[in-house]
Formats: sequence, C-alpha cells, structure tokens
Amino acid sequence: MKRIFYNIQKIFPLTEDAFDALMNSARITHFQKNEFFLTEGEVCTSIGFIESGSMRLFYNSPDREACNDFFFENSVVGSFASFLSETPSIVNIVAIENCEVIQFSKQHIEQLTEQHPTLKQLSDFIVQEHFIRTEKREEALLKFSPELRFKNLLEEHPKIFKRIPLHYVASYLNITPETLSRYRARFLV
Amino acid sequence: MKRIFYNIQKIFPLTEDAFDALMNSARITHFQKNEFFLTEGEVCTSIGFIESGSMRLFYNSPDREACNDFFFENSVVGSFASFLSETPSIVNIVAIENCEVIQFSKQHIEQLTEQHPTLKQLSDFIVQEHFIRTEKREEALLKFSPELRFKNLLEEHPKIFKRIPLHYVASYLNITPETLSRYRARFLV
DNA sequence: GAATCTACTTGATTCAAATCAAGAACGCTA
DNA sequence: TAGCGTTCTTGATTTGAATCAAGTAGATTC
Repeated sequence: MKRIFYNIQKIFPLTEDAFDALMNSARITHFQKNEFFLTEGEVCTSIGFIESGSMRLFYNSPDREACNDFFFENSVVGSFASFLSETPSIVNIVAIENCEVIQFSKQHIEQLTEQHPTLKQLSDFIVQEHFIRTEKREEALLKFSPELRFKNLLEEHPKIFKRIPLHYVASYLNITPETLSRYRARFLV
Repeated sequence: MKRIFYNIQKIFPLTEDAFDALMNSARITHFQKNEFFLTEGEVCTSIGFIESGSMRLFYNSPDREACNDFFFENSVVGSFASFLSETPSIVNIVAIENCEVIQFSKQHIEQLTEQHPTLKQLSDFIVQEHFIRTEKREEALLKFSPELRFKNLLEEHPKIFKRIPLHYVASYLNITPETLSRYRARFLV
C-alpha cells in the first residue's frame, strides 16, 4: 500500500504526517482501457493521481473527437473547471491503457488541505502547474503551425509517439491522421 | 472612491467589512491605450480589476501576434500562471482603450484572503471562472473551424466587433485580417 | 489642408491540409 | 490459421485560408 503512494512524493515532498493523512483519505481504483474517468455532462467529483497507465482528455464533437491532453503515471487528472465549480464537465477523460489511480474526493481534499499545510501547498502547486500547462497549450495552438506543433511534440515528448495510438496524437495536434502520417514519413525517414 | 469599487460587487457580493478591507489594499492605476499591464518575461506581481476600458492578452510570435483573450470593464486581468508560480510570464497584456484598473498585489491578496473568508470565496470564485473560461477557449480552438469560431463570437459577443480593432479580433479567431474581412462581407451583408 | 499612418477591404494566386479512396500491417478472436 | 476490426500509410484531388498585391477610408500630425 505504502509503495503505491511513494510516487506522489516525486511531485512534491511531504511530511510523514501529511503522507499518512493522504493515504487514509485515498481510494485506489482501476480503470480498464477505454473506461471513462469523467464523462461530459457529469460533475467531476474527484481528482486522481495516476500511478500507472495513461489517459486522454477530449472534447466531444459531432464530426471528430478533439483531444486536448494526455496524462501518464505520476500526473494529476481531472477537470478543475468542473471540480471547483461543481458544474457539469464539458470534457471527457478516458483511459488509453489500463490505469491504477489514487482518487481523492472533494470532501477529503478540503479536509486534508485545511488540516495539513503541506497538503495545502501541494494542492496550490498542482493548481499552479495546471495554469502553466494551460498557457503553454494555448500558446502552441495559437502561435505554431501544425507542422511546428508536430516537430515540437516530437522533440519534447518523443515517448508519446511510442505509447499513444497515433490518431489520438493527430487529434492532439489538431490535424488528421493522414497528415500526421505524412509528417512522420517526411521527418522521421 | 467608494463609487469605483462598487462594480466589484457585481461579480460577487461582499460584506461591508470585506469591502472596506479590499478598498484599503487596492491601488488605482490608469493605463493609456497601448500601455502594457504585463510584458512577456516579467513576473506578474498583481491582479487587476478593470473598472473601465479594455485590454488584450497575446503571445508574442516572430511572424504575427497571437491574441488569446480580451478583457473589458468588470473583469479580472492578469496571468494566473505567472502570478501564482512567481515565474516569468509567457503572455503579454496591453491596454486597447484607456483603462482604469484596481490593482491588488500578491501580498495584499494573501492577507485579504486569510483575514476575510468572503474574500477567500471571491478569490476562489475568480480562479474557478478562469478555469471554465480556459476550457471553453480550448474547446473553441480545437473543435470549431475558423468560420464557426467567427459565427459563434458574432452570436455571443457582437459588441467585440464594435469595440475592438478587427485585426485583433482576427488574431483572436486565429485567422488573418483578410479572412475576417471576407467573413464579414459574406455573413453581415 | 496636405501628408502620413493605420485599419480595413477586395481581388488574384498559391499552398497546406482536408478529404476521398484504397490498401497494408497488426492484433484479436473464433 | 482464417477472418475481422482497427490502425496506419500512401496516392489523387479538392478546398479553404494564407499570401501577395493594390486600393480606399479614417484618423493624426505637421
């Protein structure tokens, strides 16, 4: 059990106290490939920490799915917009690979952050990181051409191309699978 | 003086106490048209409430500016990513029209939210709204074609076209000014 | 009031990515 | 191992927006 929580330390150092409190509030869940963590229209009532596996976040669309983000082990998953405001989510989150996830309910998070300053810091840190991530994502979508987005992703996260089905990566880059395939042929040789 | 703060009540009801504390921590500043509220590379050290006027947020780019957001009276302005993490901003914020802005420093905000639960609620509300706004913006960029983004903006915020120079609107829609001009000719007749 | 600058429009052309179409490679299951 | 579905690739064609280019309208300045 303790082993499972060890990874959380990787993103933020915790006191033993805080660590124990966190363990006691957590619920460990498993998601099968293609199982939904969060469905559009539903309120996001918990935040998850991915122990192992991967997920993707996407917007439903009549024609095509619009994938906006990937989550791997040691990252935090959920819709902050829905979670904080307790309103229906406009995003979907679904497992790409089988996942082991440590889930924290809103109630538990509120208790934990009130009682443990370290955990309040951790929570603030996670929010910060999310804001930064979001700004970078917007920057990429607005400033860079599809081709440049591809090159940047290849440079910064080459492992994504190994682990994630390419049509999801194409969606993330906001291009068609055909175009991604051509980029790969052109630049990877 | 009190008159100036009256608008803050519009986004969140405050107790008289909280209201007074807020007033005492604020600094009222004016931005001339084209004056920067925040420049790329600089840490965002305060959050502003726009009393009057308008601003835009954009990402610098070698070829073209990539405009990502507009702010009008009664809205909150700043880079949360930079403000919270105290790291250099990757966005610029600049006045489009002359602005009257109520500014709050990080230090003051921390004090205010600690001492007044209502202000903590207000701050949480602002963060929430920001998350929601961001998700919607991403959705628009990922799911909708340029033409549809134009139509949606026209439907939801027609006043933007009256108040904001069209080349900024074009940048916001992630299209060239020429394309925006053609859409307008096509759909407004 | 002429000159300059910026904002916006309109037209012709180019180009990059989407679409349409078909087939290959791979895993899964029966 | 045969059959099926999904993923990925490759080619031909179309298309929507960018680019290039020129001109008009307004505002600002000298």
